[in-house]
Amino acid sequence: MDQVEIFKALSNKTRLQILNWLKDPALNFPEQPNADFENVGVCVGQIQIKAGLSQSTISEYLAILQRADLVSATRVGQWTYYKRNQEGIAQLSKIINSEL
Amino acid sequence: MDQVEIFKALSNKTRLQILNWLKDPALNFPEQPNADFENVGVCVGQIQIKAGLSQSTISEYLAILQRADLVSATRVGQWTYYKRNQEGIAQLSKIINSEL
DNA sequence: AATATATATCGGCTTTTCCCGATATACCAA
DNA sequence: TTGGTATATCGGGAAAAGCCGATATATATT
Repeated sequence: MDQVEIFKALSNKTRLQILNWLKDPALNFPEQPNADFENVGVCVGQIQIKAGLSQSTISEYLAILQRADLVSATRVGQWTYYKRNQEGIAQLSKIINSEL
Repeated sequence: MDQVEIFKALSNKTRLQILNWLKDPALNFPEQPNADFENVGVCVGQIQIKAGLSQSTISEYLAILQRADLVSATRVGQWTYYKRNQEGIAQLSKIINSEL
């Protein structure tokens, strides 16, 4: 993954908020139905409501974060659950400390 | 400084390269006249030649990096020397590790 | 099969970024 | 003061990002 693409993914207030919200799903998404936060994450609809942007925009933003390896997705039935990709985030940390 | 602005500053290949080049000025800018790398950094002209973009573009890019606290500038005569702002970069590291 | 719900993708309008050449400003030297 | 060099700023055209509504796709239910 290109470093530039990772930083672009982080160059947006809403996307930074999403990453932050996903640090504590139980706190930030109390309305989640069938909550299985730890295993799969939070579904798109809940994130969309919280962010207050359109469904298509949030879907796109999550795809951008996923392409940057900052979140991962799991499809369960008609829902897609997103959670933080701690490996990808740790790798970013490494990039900052060594390559930047 | 807004986190988003820091990441925007890093969302460009040339700006990332400049930050990298400034890690070892003696290596990357052997042509620098009156080299006083450790104290003041590298002048705009040298960076411009190395980057291969226009003078105005590089001046603008350095201003963007400076606004993000990633480099600092020192004016000496008709030259402006830029070097890495290690404090700002360290603070970014902290942001990634704690707030992201 | 028909309908309903969740998400992804598409087309498009608006704003921002990229990068340039031209010009302005700052400093130096004669 | 005049001219030369280094950098900053301005104006703008092209490309990308932000964000939307409409539509397509996938899955579930009846």
